Amino acid sequence: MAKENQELRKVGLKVTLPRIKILQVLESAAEHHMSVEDVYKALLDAGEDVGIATVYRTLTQFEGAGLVTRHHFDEDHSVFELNRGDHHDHMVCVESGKVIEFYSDEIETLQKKIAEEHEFDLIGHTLILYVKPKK
Amino acid sequence: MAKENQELRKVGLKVTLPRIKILQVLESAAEHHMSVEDVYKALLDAGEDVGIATVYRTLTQFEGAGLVTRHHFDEDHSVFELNRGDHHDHMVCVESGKVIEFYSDEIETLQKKIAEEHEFDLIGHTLILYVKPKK
DNA sequence: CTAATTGCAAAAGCTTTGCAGCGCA
DNA sequence: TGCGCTGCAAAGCTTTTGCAATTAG
Repeated sequence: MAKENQELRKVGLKVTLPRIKILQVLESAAEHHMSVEDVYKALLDAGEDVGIATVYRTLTQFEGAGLVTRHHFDEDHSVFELNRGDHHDHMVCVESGKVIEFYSDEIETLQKKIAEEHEFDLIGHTLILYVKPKK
Repeated sequence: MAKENQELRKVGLKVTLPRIKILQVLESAAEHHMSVEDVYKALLDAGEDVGIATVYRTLTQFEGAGLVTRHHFDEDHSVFELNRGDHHDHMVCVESGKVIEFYSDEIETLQKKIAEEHEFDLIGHTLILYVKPKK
């Protein structure tokens, strides 16, 4: 599978086994959002012998390279999500912990408008809806 | 000043000197958003002799009691803001670190609508706009 | 008086870093 | 071959916790 190699080369990172493996974990994960622990355990489960320090370093590098995005759904752990080229925000169910992705053009537009009204350019944003199932 | 005493009693917390002092710091601070360190230093500067553990415990209790709200503008430190009864979101200038509060009825409404469309009730949300000054 | 609260210091995470050895280009 | 990368273990940070002394009601 040369796909990972290309992705790494494209962002100027050396193609190494740990990096390829971490990319593969993120690409094939059932859950798009994984913590460092999640990734680390997935690697161990797959029989890979990487240190958790490498997972930390690698995910941080991937973030810097724009390969992944870091989220903070709860105040502790970061979770990482592979960038698939589409922007979206998140809805987190407070009961099940399930994460749902959504996108609202209207909200995006309003955010930009609000920033402009204050004489600012919008660089980025964090929007998380905390929800629970309707009864 | 009995105002703090009442606020504490109202939420069922014993009225103690550290709690009163911490409330006063939050009420009189120039900046609405303070980290544990900020509060701790303000207390020391005021000549108060409290342990930082107490500041952590107290702010967490205040949060549980609804007296303050905890925010995570950057991924490290929490910052706390005294609840003054109005809901608002935040805009953070990535250059100066300045925090601006804003409120958009339209965004609030859209959020609720989006949650509903997914068969959820909206419990809360986090919205932070990262901005920089227009050139 | 009794239970809650506090301060100190130790413990507990999670994350980062130093360094020697290993691996990619 | 040379520089970057990795693993390990140690160090760092922020936050939490145990406990004896103190304080509020």
